Amino acid sequence: MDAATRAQFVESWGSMGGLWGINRSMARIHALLLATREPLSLEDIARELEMSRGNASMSLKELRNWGVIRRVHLTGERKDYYIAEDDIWSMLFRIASERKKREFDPALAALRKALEATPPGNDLVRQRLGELEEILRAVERVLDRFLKDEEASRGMLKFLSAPIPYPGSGKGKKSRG
Amino acid sequence: MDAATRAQFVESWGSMGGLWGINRSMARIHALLLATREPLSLEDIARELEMSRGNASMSLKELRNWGVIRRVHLTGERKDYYIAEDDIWSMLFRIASERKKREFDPALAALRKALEATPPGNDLVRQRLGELEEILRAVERVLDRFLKDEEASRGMLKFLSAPIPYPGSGKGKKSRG
DNA sequence: CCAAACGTTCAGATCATCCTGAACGTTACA
DNA sequence: TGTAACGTTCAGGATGATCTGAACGTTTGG
Repeated sequence: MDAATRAQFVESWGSMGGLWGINRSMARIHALLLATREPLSLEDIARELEMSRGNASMSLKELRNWGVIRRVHLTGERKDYYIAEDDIWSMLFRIASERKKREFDPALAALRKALEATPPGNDLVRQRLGELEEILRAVERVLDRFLKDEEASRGMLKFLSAPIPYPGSGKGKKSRG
Repeated sequence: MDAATRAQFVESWGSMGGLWGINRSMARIHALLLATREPLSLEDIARELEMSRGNASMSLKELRNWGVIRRVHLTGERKDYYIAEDDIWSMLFRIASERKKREFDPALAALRKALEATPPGNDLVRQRLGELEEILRAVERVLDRFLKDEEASRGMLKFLSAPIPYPGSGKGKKSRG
C-alpha cells in the first residue's frame, strides 16, 4: 500500500468530515482504518496521524459509539486494536441514523414544544409553526421508514434512484393532495 | 401579536439553525420576519434582536442569497425593507437545494478527485472509495430528482411518507444484488 | 459642493469547538 | 507489593466561527 496515497485519502476523508457530521480527527482515524487491512493500535494511529494519544483515545471511543469501527484483541497482545466496519453502506447507514437522532429529533421536539407554548391569538406564528411541523412530520416518517432496516433501505435507494417514474415524480399532474 | 411569544419563537428557531445549516443570527432574523406581517427594516431588526447593524446587514444579504427572504421597497421610504418568503415548503426546499450545492456536491467532487488520484495497486483504497462513490451517486440521483421541481417534490414527500408499501420497503427479501 | 440617511465592509474582539499532554486508573506479571 | 504498559480523562491552550462597531461608500436633497 502506497503511503502517499493513503495519506491523501486520509486527508480528503478528513476534510469531508463535515458532510458526515463528525469532526476532523474522527474522520482521519476512520479513513486510516478504512485504508488499512491490519488492525491498528491506538499508538499506531496516534503516530501515523501525528495526533495526541488523548485525542486518539477519545476519537476512537466516539467512533465506536457511532458503530463505524470495532475494537479487536490480538492473542498474546496487551494492546487494543481497531478495525473499520468494512461495509461502506452499513457505515453510511449508521451515520445517517445517528445524525437523525442527534440533530433532527431534538429539533422536531423543540418545534413541538414551541407550538404548545404558543397561546391562541398568535395566528401567524401558530400557522407557520404548524406548517413546518406538518412537513417535518412527513420527513420523519420517510426517515424512519428508511432507517428501520439497513437491508431494505439499500433496495429503497436503488428504487428511488432508478429511472422509472412513479406518482408525483413526473411533469404531468396526476391529482394527489 | 404577543411580544413574548414572538421572542420565544425567534429563540427556538435560532437554536434550530444548526439543522438548517445556517447560523444563529440568520436563523433569528428569519424567525422574526416569519413572525411579523409587516416588512421590517435593517434598523428594526437590529434593534429588536439586539444585534449589530453590521451583522444584520451581512445576515440579511446571506438570507437573500439562500432565497428565503425578499427585499421590498415602500413608496416614499428610503430604507430597504424585508419580508420572509411566506411559503414554508418553498423555504425548506430552497434550504435543501442550497445545502446540497454547498455541502454534498463539493464532497462528491473531492471523492471523485481522490479516486482518480489513486494509482492502481492500492486495492483497498480504490475499492472503498469506489463503493462510496457508487452509493453517493445513487443519493445524488435521488436528491436531483427531488430537488428538480418544487411542486413535484411536495407530492413525492407525501407519497413516500404514506403508509403504502412499494418495492424494497417490506420485510420480504426480493432478490439481492 | 455639503450634509444627512442609509447600507456595507472588515479588522479585531468574542465565543465555541477541538486538541494536547500531564495526571491518573487499571491490568499483568514478577 | 511494585512497576511497567497501556487506556482514559480533563484543564487549559490552539484553532476556527461568529459578531461588533467604526470607517467607508452611495444616494438624496439642499
